[in-house]
Amino acid sequence: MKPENIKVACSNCNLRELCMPVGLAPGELQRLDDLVATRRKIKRRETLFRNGEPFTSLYAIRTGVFKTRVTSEDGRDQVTGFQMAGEIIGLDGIVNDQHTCDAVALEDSEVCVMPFERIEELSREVTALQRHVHQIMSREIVREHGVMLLLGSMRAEERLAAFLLNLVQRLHARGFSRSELVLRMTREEIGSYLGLKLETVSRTMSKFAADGMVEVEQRNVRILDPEALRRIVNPPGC
Amino acid sequence: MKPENIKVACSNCNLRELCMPVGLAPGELQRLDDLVATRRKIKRRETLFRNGEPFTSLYAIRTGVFKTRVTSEDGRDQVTGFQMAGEIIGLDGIVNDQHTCDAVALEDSEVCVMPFERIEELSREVTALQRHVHQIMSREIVREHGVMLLLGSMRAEERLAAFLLNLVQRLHARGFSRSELVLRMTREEIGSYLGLKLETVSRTMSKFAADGMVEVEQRNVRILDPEALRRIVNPPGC
DNA sequence: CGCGGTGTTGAAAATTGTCAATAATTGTGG
DNA sequence: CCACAATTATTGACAATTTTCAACACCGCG
Repeated sequence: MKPENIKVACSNCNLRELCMPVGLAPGELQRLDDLVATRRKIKRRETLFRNGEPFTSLYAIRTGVFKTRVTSEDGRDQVTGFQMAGEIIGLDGIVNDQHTCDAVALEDSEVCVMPFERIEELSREVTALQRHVHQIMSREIVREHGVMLLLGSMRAEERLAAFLLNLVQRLHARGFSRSELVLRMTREEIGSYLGLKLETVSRTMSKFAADGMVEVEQRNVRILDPEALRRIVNPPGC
Repeated sequence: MKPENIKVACSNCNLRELCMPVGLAPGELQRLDDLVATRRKIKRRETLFRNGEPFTSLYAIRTGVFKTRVTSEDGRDQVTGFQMAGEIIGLDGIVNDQHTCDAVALEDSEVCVMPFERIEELSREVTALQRHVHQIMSREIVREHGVMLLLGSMRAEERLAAFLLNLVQRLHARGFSRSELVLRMTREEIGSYLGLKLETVSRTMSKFAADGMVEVEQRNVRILDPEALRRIVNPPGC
């Protein structure tokens, strides 16, 4: 699998607002193009990087969806997130110069490879980029706080409702429907992310369907009553 | 409570290895002193910052212990971490220029206030500092992955065992005993962090004591059999 | 010395997990 | 293109874990 060597340009990427939403002077914008060394295509089920591999680059997702997962010493694993177009993965590798999780493509995907050395170099000169890198990392920390809240204090229904709402919101921000979504991950992967067994995910999904809140047909989900889902996440008495 | 205006120096701080372990040229080391604008003392139960407050600075803990917690819209809260000397808090505020969690002192504490603008400025010039800031943020992301694994896939005993081992390990790195520790947090706070009710924490602690793995006397804990605790975290069959 | 916050323990209830059977879907190779 | 195997999803019955509710003990502090 040799990575393909296609030169690309951030300056006219249509994901710019998602991936590098910095207010840049025209000259600076062109310098950003230097960040992306290559693009790389990852087939479904293949990994972009794996736990233990040396860290060299951050990756901006151009197309497709990934999951990231950590594995404990005794082999249990935990999905730590699902990432889609415009999102940045690989931040875990910075601290020890090697990755501490796996990034697996859930469908055929393509990423921009941004060598971290180059990012650091350029962000010393382009203040807006420096700020942006800090924001991306901080955003990830805040996102994970939210996951900890979900895992630590929510019940199965609340977790799944929050998950569906989050997913459809992010898809909508990318131009997809506000109410229909196609799950790119299995029930087991959803369960791993939410700290539930796949059977619990399946049952809870069925319950939502029985209550008329969603329509579920395998991986196709239609949100019929988003308000009801929101009420589940944030119970009424408050 | 006006913050006290004491000028301080990183260059001769005995926490340097914990808080700013960068290999710096002598000249650069002195410039680091400019990072710390002031120190600030926080009394037990008081907050260093709160959700919603404008973000201005990162804080390096000099003495004491903090907890950070997030609160959901409906008022549930989740402890996201316990931080001690040498650790950096406030990273959550970078992304939206305001804090998204509370930092509460669990005992009388003191922090170094490092205005983030100054950090960004200086890390444009001092490469080692830039790298270090990135590492601190990445380390926090990796730590949170571990918490997600704990919350998502471990049972009560495993969570508490992992918690105790982590705590005593960090204390030992700071020169305290390898086996004795004083919990600065309540059972409820431990429970919130571990996604358990306080009764479950108490019961599990009692069980560990009954099994001879620890000696518990209120907040004083002595680890009698660290290997047994490790076996609980990482079950044998692997 | 008593009070409020904290911690422990028991019994019952609720939630989620486990195991198992079956169905539906997808991928693969003939 | 079809058929078969493998994966994924659903559902039921039961078990395990954790929570809830309640009572009581302990501790530190005014």
